[in-house]
Amino acid sequence: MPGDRVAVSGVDAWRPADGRATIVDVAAAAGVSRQTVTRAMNDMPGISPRTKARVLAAAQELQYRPSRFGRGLVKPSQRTLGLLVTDLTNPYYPELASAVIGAAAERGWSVVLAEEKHATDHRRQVRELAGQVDALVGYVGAEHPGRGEDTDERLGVPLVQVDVEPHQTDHGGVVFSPRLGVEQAIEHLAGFGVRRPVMIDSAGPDLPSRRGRLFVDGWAARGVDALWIPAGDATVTTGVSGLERALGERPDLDAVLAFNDVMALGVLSALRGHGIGVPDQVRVIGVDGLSLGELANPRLTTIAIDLAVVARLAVELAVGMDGGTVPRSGPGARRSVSYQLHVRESA
Amino acid sequence: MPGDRVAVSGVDAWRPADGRATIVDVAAAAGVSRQTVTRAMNDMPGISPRTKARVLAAAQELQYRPSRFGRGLVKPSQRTLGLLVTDLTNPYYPELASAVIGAAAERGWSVVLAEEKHATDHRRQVRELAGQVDALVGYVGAEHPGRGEDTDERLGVPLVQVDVEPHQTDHGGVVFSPRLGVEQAIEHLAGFGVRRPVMIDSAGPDLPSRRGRLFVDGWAARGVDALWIPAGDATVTTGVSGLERALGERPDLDAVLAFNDVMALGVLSALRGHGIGVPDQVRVIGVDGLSLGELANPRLTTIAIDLAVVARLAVELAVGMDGGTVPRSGPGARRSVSYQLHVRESA
DNA sequence: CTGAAAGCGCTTACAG
DNA sequence: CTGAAAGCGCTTACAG
Repeated sequence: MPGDRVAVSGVDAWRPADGRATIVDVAAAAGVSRQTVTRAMNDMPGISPRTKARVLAAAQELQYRPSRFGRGLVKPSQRTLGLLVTDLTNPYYPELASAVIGAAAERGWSVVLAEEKHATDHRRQVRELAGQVDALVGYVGAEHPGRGEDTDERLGVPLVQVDVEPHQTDHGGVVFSPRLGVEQAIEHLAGFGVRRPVMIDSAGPDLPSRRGRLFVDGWAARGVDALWIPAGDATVTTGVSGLERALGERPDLDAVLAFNDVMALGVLSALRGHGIGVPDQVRVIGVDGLSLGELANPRLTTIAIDLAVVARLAVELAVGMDGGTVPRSGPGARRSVSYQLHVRESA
Repeated sequence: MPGDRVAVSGVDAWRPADGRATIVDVAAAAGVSRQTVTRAMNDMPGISPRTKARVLAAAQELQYRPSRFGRGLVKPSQRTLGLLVTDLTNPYYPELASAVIGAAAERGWSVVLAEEKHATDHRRQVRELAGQVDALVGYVGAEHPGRGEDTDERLGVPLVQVDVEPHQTDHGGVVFSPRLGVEQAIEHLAGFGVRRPVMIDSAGPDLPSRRGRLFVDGWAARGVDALWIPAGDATVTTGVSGLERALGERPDLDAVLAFNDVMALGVLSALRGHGIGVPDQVRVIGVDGLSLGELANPRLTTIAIDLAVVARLAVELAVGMDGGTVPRSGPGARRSVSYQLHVRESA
């Protein structure tokens, strides 16, 4: 009986020298046809227990694993989303990733996560990822001058950019709208009588961020001159150095808006180093609404964006584009989410 | 000319009513054979510019995307790793995930990331993930009594458990060895004259963790009675409540080992609330070595495990099992990594 | 430069 | 209960 031959002659006689065992190898080893192997492997009816056991034994002996490509070709396949983030070490991205994975799971999609920092060639990374998934979501080309070059059409899959520039309509995206949140923050600070506010921005010397410009302009509209400090990339370290510079230029500052929560943590730490009380002497606000801010002392007040909403919209767009119910570019391919002030302790 | 027909009659005439356009649809639309479409899509030589342009136009018109299954069946395919984590909101997991994604990228593997918290049925989630990838790494069944039920054989793909119990040899895994690190921590604390140490453990009332037992036993060997507090799941909140309980039972405590860094942050915060100085009055140590601890004030001393090493070993095992060069169970399928004390400021 | 043929590994009807 | 046939969407030789 063929089943016995397997046990006696062992694995190597059956496994092809190169590559894995296929359904045909298992069928041969068990002395049955291919579809009998399918029945055994997939717990389908119409197979005798004896045969099933024999097939399963042969499969195990050969370390047989059905090819997901062969199967995918013929069965309605699991869809998968590619999520591209810059750096999981920045706490913003895990929160986004968790939200996206959750939103995708709700629709039965799984998520391939790629980190830009691990790629030597970002553009190639994006193309490779695109080849493995049904739609792409995240920060695609975010750090690059050519952002926008990787269009949907070039990639071959729908592309949903997170935090996309409002004017970019050549692919899908979720637009982040800071206007409301920044206005709320100014209002909040003004209510405390703040007159010497500072923006510690993540930017080069001549390029304020959108939120930075809104903050400065908002104060100007109230007749208050806000100091704008470009501090470089948004890390705890630049938060510290930014605050030092701010203190140098405006020793009597009474409020700080940091570009994001991570930078705000640096600001908090630097203020503590100077023995300056928060929020009594200086009020500090971050941006993003990360759960990290809850751990700070004092707990960080922040202009928050709801990443669960962002994720839901992004996944919804991607799934819709994949299904053809959402256009893959133009205004119809965009959604907008507003920031909102979350008052905690630091302001 | 067929190319014109596409432009004139538009998309819908060509796209099959159900499902996406295939290579055959594009070939028909462009009036060429299938392999000419392949040549155009993949930038292969042996095609005239005119033809290529015509094919590309048709492909775009039909929103044609090559099926990754069809392609995967016939080309040496991109391998992918499934990484299963419990909850990305716990900062331990993003650090692990980032390391695993990096290690996988070095070998040309991509990573599907699944979060256990999003699954209604964990076992099913694991099976589905297994069907999409070439190997599985991470916390598989970690939170479940039946941990170990999901074997390599049942799943059909190699399984590498991270932080596997040392006695589990029925599948691959990376073993975490706390002995050295805990011993170093005790030595370090003893050097400061600590005599009233406390372990705030993540555990039920009768089940100390391995590190918890090592800590208590290590002190006992020095004739010092360490207080053991079971505080429940390891969060900032339980860190706080655990410290409160410890203070109740031993008001003069002079050192705390928390189950992990996240809990230690809670301990730090609670001590600050009581106006107790760290490290002057009480020395605090966490476990894991997360970068988060650098942000704490004072910076957190911690018994660290090198997640880059863990990730490299886990991926190495998974890749080796996939390639057949590493056994899929038994002692040969395991690697061990030791914790080591990282002295920062809190102790 | 272009196309007819074969085959990748699997599953789904359809016969027996 | 079991197997012979057809086909999923693609690419790789091989002819012309």
